[in-house]
Amino acid sequence: MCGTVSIVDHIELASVCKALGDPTRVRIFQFLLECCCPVALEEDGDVRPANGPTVGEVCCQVTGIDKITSTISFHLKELRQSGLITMEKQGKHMICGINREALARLADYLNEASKRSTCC
Amino acid sequence: MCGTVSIVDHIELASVCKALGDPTRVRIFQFLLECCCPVALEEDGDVRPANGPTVGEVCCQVTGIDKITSTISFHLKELRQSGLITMEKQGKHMICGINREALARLADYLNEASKRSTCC
DNA sequence: CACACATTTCGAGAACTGTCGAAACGATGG
DNA sequence: CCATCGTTTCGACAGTTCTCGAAATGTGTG
Repeated sequence: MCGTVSIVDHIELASVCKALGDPTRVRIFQFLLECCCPVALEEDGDVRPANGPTVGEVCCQVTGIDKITSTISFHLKELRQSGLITMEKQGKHMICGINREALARLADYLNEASKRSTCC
Repeated sequence: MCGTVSIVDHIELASVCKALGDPTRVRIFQFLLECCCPVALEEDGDVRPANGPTVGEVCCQVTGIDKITSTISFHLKELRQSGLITMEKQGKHMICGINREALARLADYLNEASKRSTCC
C-alpha cells in the first residue's frame, strides 16, 4: 500500500472532521486557538496545565451573550469527544484548551494525502 | 494577529470538514486517494486530465454492489461541492479525482494551527 | 431513431443535529 | 447548611441529512 497513515479508519477521520463541520464549532475552535497557550514545559521544567478560557468566556466570545448557553455546552462536548479540545476542571470552572496533538495528527494525515503521488 | 491562514472563514473550513464528516464520504475519499494518479505534467509536457475511477467504480468499491446507487451519487456531489474532489465527464462516464490543492490548503491550515505557540 | 448504459434528480421516510428554556448538579462562600 | 455561581443534562421542536427506489437525463451504438 501507499505508506502508513496516522489516522487509521474512516470512523476516526470522519468523527474529527464532523466535529469541525459546524460553523459554531469552528468559531469556538478558532477562539481557543487564539487564546490558549500550549502547555508550558521548558521554563520551569514542570508540566503546567492548559491555560485557556473558561466555558463562560467561550460562550461570551462566541455568542456575544454574557451567559452560558446549553448550545455552547453541547458544541464543547462534541469537540471534546472528537478529541480536538481538552477540558479540565479548575475549582468552579472548566478550562478549555486545544489538543494540539490531535490537530497535528489530522494535519499530517491530510498533508501526506495531498502529496501522495503514485498509484498503488 | 497570529499570521495569515489559508482557509479564511468559519464557513469555508466548516464546509470542507463537513464533507469529510461522514464515514461513507471518507471511504470514497480514501479510495480516490489510493487510485487516482495526480495530473501528470512532466513526462509529456502536456496537462493530462485526471486519471481516476468512474462513478460506477467508486460505487462498486464502496458499496460492494456492482450498480450505481443514488446514495453514492449524493455523496460524490457533496464532496465535489466542498471542493475536495473533482469530476470530469469523459464520454459516457464521469471520472472522479482528488483535488490535491484543496487538500493541501486544509492540511496547511491545520498544521499552522497545531504549531501556533504564542498568545495573540 | 431506438436502445442500452452511466449517472443524476426527485420524493418520501427515518434518523440525526442544532437550538432553546428549564431543571439538575457540583463546588464555593457566607 | 443555604445560597449562589458555573456548568451540564434533559425534553421538545424545527431543520437537516442520509438512504432508498423510481423516474429522468444524457450519451454512445446498432
